[in-house]
Amino acid sequence: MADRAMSVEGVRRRNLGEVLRLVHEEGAQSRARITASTGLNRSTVADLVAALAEAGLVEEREPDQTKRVGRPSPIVASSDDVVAIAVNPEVDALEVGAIALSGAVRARVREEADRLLTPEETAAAVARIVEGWRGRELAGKRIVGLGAAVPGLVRAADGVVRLAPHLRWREAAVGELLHEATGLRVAVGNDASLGARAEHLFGAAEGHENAVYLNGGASGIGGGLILDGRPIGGAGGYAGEWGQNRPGIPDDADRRAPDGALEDEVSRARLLHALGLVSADDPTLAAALAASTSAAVADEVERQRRILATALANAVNVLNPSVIVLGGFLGMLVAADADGFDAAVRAHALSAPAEGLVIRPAALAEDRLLIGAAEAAFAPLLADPLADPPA
Amino acid sequence: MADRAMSVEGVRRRNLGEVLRLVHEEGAQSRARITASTGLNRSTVADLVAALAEAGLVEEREPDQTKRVGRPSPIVASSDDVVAIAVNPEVDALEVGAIALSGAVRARVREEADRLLTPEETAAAVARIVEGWRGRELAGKRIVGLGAAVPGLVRAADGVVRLAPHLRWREAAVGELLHEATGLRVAVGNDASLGARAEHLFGAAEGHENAVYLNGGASGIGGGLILDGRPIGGAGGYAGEWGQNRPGIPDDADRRAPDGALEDEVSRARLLHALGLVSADDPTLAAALAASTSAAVADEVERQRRILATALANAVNVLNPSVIVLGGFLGMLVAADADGFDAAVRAHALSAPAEGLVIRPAALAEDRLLIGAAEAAFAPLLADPLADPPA
DNA sequence: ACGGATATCGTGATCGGAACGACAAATCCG
DNA sequence: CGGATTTGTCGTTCCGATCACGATATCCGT
Repeated sequence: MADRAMSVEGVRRRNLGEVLRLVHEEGAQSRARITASTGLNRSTVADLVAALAEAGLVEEREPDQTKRVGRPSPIVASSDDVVAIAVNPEVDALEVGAIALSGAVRARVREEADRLLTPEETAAAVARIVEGWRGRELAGKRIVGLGAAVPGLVRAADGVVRLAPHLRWREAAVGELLHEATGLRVAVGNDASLGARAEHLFGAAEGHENAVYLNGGASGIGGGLILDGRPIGGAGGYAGEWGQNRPGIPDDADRRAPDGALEDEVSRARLLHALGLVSADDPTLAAALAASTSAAVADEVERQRRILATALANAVNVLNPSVIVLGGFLGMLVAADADGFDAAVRAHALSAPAEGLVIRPAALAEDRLLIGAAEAAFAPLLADPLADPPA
Repeated sequence: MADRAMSVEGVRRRNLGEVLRLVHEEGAQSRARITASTGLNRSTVADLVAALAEAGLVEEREPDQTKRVGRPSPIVASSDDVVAIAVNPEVDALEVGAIALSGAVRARVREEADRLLTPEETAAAVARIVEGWRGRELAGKRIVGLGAAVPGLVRAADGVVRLAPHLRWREAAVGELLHEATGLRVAVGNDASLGARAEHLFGAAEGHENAVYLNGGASGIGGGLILDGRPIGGAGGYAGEWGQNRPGIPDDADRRAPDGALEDEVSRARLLHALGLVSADDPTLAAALAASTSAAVADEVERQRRILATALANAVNVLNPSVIVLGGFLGMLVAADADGFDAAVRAHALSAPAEGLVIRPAALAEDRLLIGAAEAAFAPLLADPLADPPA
C-alpha cells in the first residue's frame, strides 16, 4: 500500500541513488557541486561518495585545474566499468550495445537479418553476443542489467510484449526469455517511451520536467511522455500510443483514410509516395524532401503538417508540456518551416499552456534507443546503488 | 535542483505526513492498521500518532468492539477541529465552505449574485463570510488554509487566474487577493483539476493511480489528470483543457461547427436546444433526457456520444488510465447506454491500454469542487504536518 | 616571496529518529 | 480461570546526518 513511508536506512539508499544519478546524468563533477545540488552536508556527501567508490560505481579523480580560489574539490565520475546491455530488435536487424554508466558506448553490434526473428531467437542471439563480449570488450566490467526497446505494446511490469505487429510478436514473455538467456536483470519497454527517456536525460528535452516526445518511423508514430520529471507509463505501461489516435482534421479535404488514425494520415509512406520513392533511410528521405520542388510534394508536406499541428495542439491543451520533441520523419516535416509549424500549433492551442513551449527535433541520433534502453536497465541501480553487490 | 535528497528530519516529516494522509484519506482506523499500511514499527507509529495528536491534528478514540482476539488497537481519527476554507466562484453565485480534515463540512454558504463579481469583490466577500464564521461555526477551530476552485486557466504556482472567460477575469492575482483579505495560506486551482483530485481521493476514481476526469458544464468541458497517483498540472499548471481540443470526427456529417473544438460539438447547450429547453439545472436536464422520446434528441445524444467516445479513446491510447470519470452532462450522455459507450471507446482505442479500463459517472455531487479545493488547501499540511504550529 | 583571505576537506562528537526486544495489558476462547 | 493472541509502552540500540573544529590548498595583494 504505502511504500511512501521511509526508514532511516531508506534515507541512505535514496541519497546514494541521488548522488549516483547526479554524476550519471549530469556528468563528472566536483564533490562541492554535488553538495550544492543535493543540499546535503559536505561530510555526508564525502561519505556517500566513498561508499559508491567502494562499490566501484564511481571513481574519484584529482581535481581539475581551476582558476578559482580555495582548495580544489575532487572530481567524481561515474564508472566506465559498470555497464548495461541495451537491446533493440528491429524488423531487419538486431541491435545490441553495451553502455557504461558514464555514458560511453563500450561495444555495439548490429546484426542484419533477412527474416524476422522470434523472441526466442532474439534472446539466444543477445546471449551469444553478450557472451562474446564478456571475454573481450567487457572483460572485467560489471554488467548490471539489460534493457530492451521493443517497437510495440509492452507491459512494463513484467516485460511481456503484448503486440509488436512489425516483429510479428504477440504475448511474448520477452523479459523472461532475455533473463533466462543472459542471467541479467531485464527491463523491457516500448521503443518510443525509452526514446523519450533518452531525449529527456541527454537530448532535446534535457532540463524539461514536462515533455512530449513523438517519433515517426516506417512503422508508424509512437510516443513517450515525461510529466513532472518522471516517465509516464499509465496503468499498464502502454501510454504514449499517439499513432492510433483519431486526429482532428478541421478540413475534411485533408483526410486520406476514412476513419483513419494519425499514422494513416501523417505517414512516412505517403511522403515517400509523393516523392516517387519506394524506400529510403532517414537521411535520404530528408535530402529528397529538401531537394524537391514538386508542388504535389509540398502539398503533401503541408497537409501532414496541418494534421500533426492539430494533434500536437491537443496534447498541449491537455498536458501543458514545456517542450515537444519530434523524431524521425516528424522532425523533417517541421524542419522545412519551424516557425510556421510553431505558429500552427499555437493557433489551435490555448495561449496559456502554449506559453514557453518549444518544439524541436530530436537531438540524439541512432544511439537514442540504446541509451533509453540502458537507462531502463540502470534504473534499479540508481534507485538502490548498493542493493546488489559486485557479484 | 534536487529536492530529492533527504535528511533524517525529512524522514520524520514524511512519515508524519504519511500517517496523517492515511487517516485523512482512508478515514479513522486503528493504529495496528496504520502500522500494517506504512510498514513502520509499532512504536514508531505510536510516536508519530502521539506527535500528531499533540499538534491537534488527530484524535485517539477508544477501540471499537471487535470480535478478534488480542488487545484492541486505539482508533486514530483526523481532527474535526482543523478546517480548510473552500471557495468556488461561479457565474451566478459564490460558494464558500469550511471542510474539516475529517471530511465533515462544517459550514457552507452559497451567495447568489445578480452580476459577475470582480476578483476583488470575491476576495472581500470570502473574507466577510470567513470572519462571520470565526466567532460561531468555526469558534475554536484551526483554519489551516484556503483553496479556490476557479473555472478558468490558473497558474497553480502563484494563484494567478490567467483567463476565466465566464467570470470575465483576466490576469487576476486571485491567490494574492484572497491571502491579503483573509491572512490564510491560499491555493488556487482550475475547477476541473480540483474536481479530479476530489474524485480520485473520495469518489469514482478512488484507488486508481491513473485517472482521467472530464466534466461537462454549461461553460464547456474541463478536465483533470491523475497519473502515477499524482495530480498532473504540466509545466504551468494548465493541463487538462480537453474542451478546446480539436476532436477526431470520423464522419464529417457529425460535424456541427467548422473547425470546432470538442466543447462546440459535445455541448450542454446543443442538448438543451434539441430538447427545446432554454435552460435547466443538471437534474432537470437528466430527467428531460431520460423522458424524451424524440428521435431528434436521440440523434443528437448519439452524435455527441460518438464524438466523445473518440476523444476518450485518444486519451486511452496516450495515457492508459485505469478509470475515466465523467461529470456533469457527460455523465448523462453515457448513462443512457453505458455498455454501448464503453464498447464505442474500446472500438477506437488499442486493446491493450483499454484493458481493465472502467468508464463511470462522477460519484461526488455538489460537494466535489469544495472538497477538491479543500484538499488543495490541506496539501501543505499533509506534506509537513508540524511545520506551522497551532498559532 | 610571503602572509592573509577564501574555500574546501577530514574527523570526531553529537543529535535525532526508527527499529528492536522485553514486558505489560487487553481481549477471546476453551 | 489460564493459555493464546495481539497490541501498547518503555528502554536500548543502531545508524546516518549534522555540527564544529582544525587542516590543507589555492588565490591575491603587497
